[in-house]
Amino acid sequence: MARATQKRTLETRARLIAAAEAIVAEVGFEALRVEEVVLRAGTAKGTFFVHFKDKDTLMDLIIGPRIDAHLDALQAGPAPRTIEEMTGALMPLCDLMTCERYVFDVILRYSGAAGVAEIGPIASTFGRQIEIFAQWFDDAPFRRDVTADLLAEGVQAFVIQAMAAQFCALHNSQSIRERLEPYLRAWLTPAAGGT
Amino acid sequence: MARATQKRTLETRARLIAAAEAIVAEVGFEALRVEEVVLRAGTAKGTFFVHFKDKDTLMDLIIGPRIDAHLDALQAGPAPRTIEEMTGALMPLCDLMTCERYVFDVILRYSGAAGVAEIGPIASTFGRQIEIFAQWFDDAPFRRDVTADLLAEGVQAFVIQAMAAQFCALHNSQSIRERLEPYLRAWLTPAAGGT
DNA sequence: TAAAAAAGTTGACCACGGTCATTTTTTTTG
DNA sequence: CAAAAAAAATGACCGTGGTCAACTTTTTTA
Repeated sequence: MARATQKRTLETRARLIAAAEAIVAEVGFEALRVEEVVLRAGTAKGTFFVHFKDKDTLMDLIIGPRIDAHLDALQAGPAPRTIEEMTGALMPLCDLMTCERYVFDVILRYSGAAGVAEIGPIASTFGRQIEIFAQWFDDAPFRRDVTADLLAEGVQAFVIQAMAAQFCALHNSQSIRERLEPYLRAWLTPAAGGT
Repeated sequence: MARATQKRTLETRARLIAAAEAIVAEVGFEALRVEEVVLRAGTAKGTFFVHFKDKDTLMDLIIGPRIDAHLDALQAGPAPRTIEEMTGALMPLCDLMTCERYVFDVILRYSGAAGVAEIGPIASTFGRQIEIFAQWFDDAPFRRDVTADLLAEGVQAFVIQAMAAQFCALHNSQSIRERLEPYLRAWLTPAAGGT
């Protein structure tokens, strides 16, 4: 049977994460350097990669909980009953995810787990998002011709689309919220149509 | 006034691109190394970066036209009249965009132009996509309560969502097409609802 | 408690994208 | 045509993420 993790290990890991958090607070995610992290944590460079598969994995670990905090807030609050309420509720999450171009890229890259055994913090938050959105739709004044899960996945797709447009000089004259609202209105309260 | 580009320059650039295309054909996009490109092209490493801002820019240049080729085909064909026809028409494009994880990442990163003056090949294709989709909807048996442009942007969002799921071990038991169809059905032929 | 085994750490080293002062080639000027 | 100016190419060098064989510390075994 596997031996218990040593206290020393946990301490080293905690020092590395604390150093990384401090650096992020000071210079942002993109400017974080592994060298700087190990310097502050007082470890060798190799130690970093013993604890984290790569730099992005550490980012996953730092960004994931921040997203989760927003999801906690969403879950604690009431289900939005209008499109305006919904976009309003989603904006803090969008702002976090688009705080840096680099952060948005990491989130997209990590939003899907590479393997079932490797569901990282960010990938988990994407699963949670669907759950939370779907709960909103279980009993809401929106369309009911499709499953709540499908509606939820659509909301996620549109949120991503709206955020991505923010980084495009051709489209960023509109705010994320301005882009998201027509999407969600058309998705959640369609006037019917089609053959 | 600016002097004309030298023939030598165009030749060097052509050699670099040809070398890159050959490498991609042999080992794929992800395994391409700049060192290998310049070795085959018979130039110094620095020359590569005189011609391309960075490695990703070259990728943009190689991937963009391939997407365009598919868009040409879509534009040449008739507008799909059913969801099945639409997903069928879109699949070749999806297969190209997801041929490698790395390719999908590059496409996402370059899908939005960083500046109006820097609209690269891939970013252009995303604009074209919207135009082509919107044309489909100008006269189609789908919902008509929202603009064709909005419908087109939605299709794009759902295509990306379906492709992204393909790289997630949690979801990739379903094919892209199987995921895309319910999305598009719900988006393009809603049964009405909402308040 | 000593020896063996496992866990944890280390830092020199590598891979690879990207830079830039210098050199070579081409074009323009007079 | 030679001299000057501009354009293009060069390759040694750098930054940074990541590896790994050797070393140190902790835990287990007997």
